[in-house]
Amino acid sequence: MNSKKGIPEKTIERLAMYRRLLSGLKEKGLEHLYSHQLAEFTRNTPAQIRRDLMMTGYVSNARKGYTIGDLVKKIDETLAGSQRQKIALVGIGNLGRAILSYFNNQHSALSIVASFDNDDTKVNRVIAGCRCYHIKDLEAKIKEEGIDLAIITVPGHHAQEVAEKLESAGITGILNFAPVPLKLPDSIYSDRIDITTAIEKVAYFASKIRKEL
Amino acid sequence: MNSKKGIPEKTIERLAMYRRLLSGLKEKGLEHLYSHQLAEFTRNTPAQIRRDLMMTGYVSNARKGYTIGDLVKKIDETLAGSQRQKIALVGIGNLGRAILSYFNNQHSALSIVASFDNDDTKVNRVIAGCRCYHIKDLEAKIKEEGIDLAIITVPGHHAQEVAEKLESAGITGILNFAPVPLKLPDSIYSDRIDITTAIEKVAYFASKIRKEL
DNA sequence: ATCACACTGTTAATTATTTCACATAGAATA
DNA sequence: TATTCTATGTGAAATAATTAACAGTGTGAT
Repeated sequence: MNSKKGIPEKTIERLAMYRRLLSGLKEKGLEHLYSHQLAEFTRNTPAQIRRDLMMTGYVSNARKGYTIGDLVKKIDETLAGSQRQKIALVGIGNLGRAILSYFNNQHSALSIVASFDNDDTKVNRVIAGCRCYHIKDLEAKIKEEGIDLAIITVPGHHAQEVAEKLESAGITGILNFAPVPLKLPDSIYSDRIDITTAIEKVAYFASKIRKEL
Repeated sequence: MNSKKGIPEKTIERLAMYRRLLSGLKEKGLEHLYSHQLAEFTRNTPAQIRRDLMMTGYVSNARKGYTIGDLVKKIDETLAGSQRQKIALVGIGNLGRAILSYFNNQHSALSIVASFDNDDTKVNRVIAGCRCYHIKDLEAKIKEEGIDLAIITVPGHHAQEVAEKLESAGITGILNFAPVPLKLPDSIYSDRIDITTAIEKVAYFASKIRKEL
């Protein structure tokens, strides 16, 4: 019904963010809001909000703004056809633990159902509500559970190797926190979050602002 | 000398990434490389590489490709005028610890010199080589140490409050991991990493790929 | 009922980013 | 020295993303 050709990546990111924010507002009892209010919350422009929401196909009733409940439902549909997807997390370091404990507390169509590490002291323990398996069992477990997505939080020098294991296990999407780009076929969607780079970028633009004053 | 008007954000991100990768290659004894080799490593196109490097003002000697050492130096100059900047990290949860222990092992012109939390059991302890102070001492400590940048890894409902404290302490750049956008004046550069949203985006595009097969 | 208003949905314009394409240059070869 | 060859640097073209502008619409006021 919606989306003739394809929704831009940036819009997808923002829709996910709107959804979380809107769910929060709904909890608080708010029922309607205007694009300029959502813009205020999310720190962007009303025009952007309207254009993004347009992609979901939701139609508001002009004078009262968006009905939050319906809008959230529409974003849900847009983002995933509301289908559940299972996630594996590989690498139980601080970062892995942080993601596990944070992410699985969010209600969501997505859940991290298994974690993997090569450290025997972690294997078979339940960490943040999620059992840890040895990485040698990765492929078997992923197929057994029907896991679709993976999060890589291993050190850089292991990331490519892990990615290839995930690939042959049939994973179709990877979020990679290791500081190296992965070589993967186009049949797998992969994105990377590079924390060091992000800090360096902030440093650059902050320093630029200081100089311009 | 370089950069007449301003280097695009995306280019800054990639330059930081090239630098790290190139430093690694130099350690391994490699001295020269071509744009297409760097493109292979970073999973993008030679044209993009050349255009990015062009912004640094570095001129290669055509036939032998880029001299890695010189190129790294040039990227250093471009990214920060090589100036040191101090960073504060606010929020010692799993994520905060992960960032501390990872980031400060990297050599860099940037270092996290202080951390803050409101949990008394953490205050005054040294975590990942970095002393933790109580958040009530935030402003004083930041001014005392001459800290420029901050990383926020507190829960969402505290993020805005922390950001405002940082603002009045004179911070000019913030990297925010909390799942809420911050309201800050334009005199502060702030960027956000939203892990939940990133996972949802991967889920969306992975599911899209699966459907298209 | 009609009017006026404030907000939407969407097209058009603008700006940012990526890719193309090619003239140029410098090393290697003869 | 002249020639060839491959990779660069960069303008120009293409694509992607954001912002502006405005006609249309439904609600509340009169």
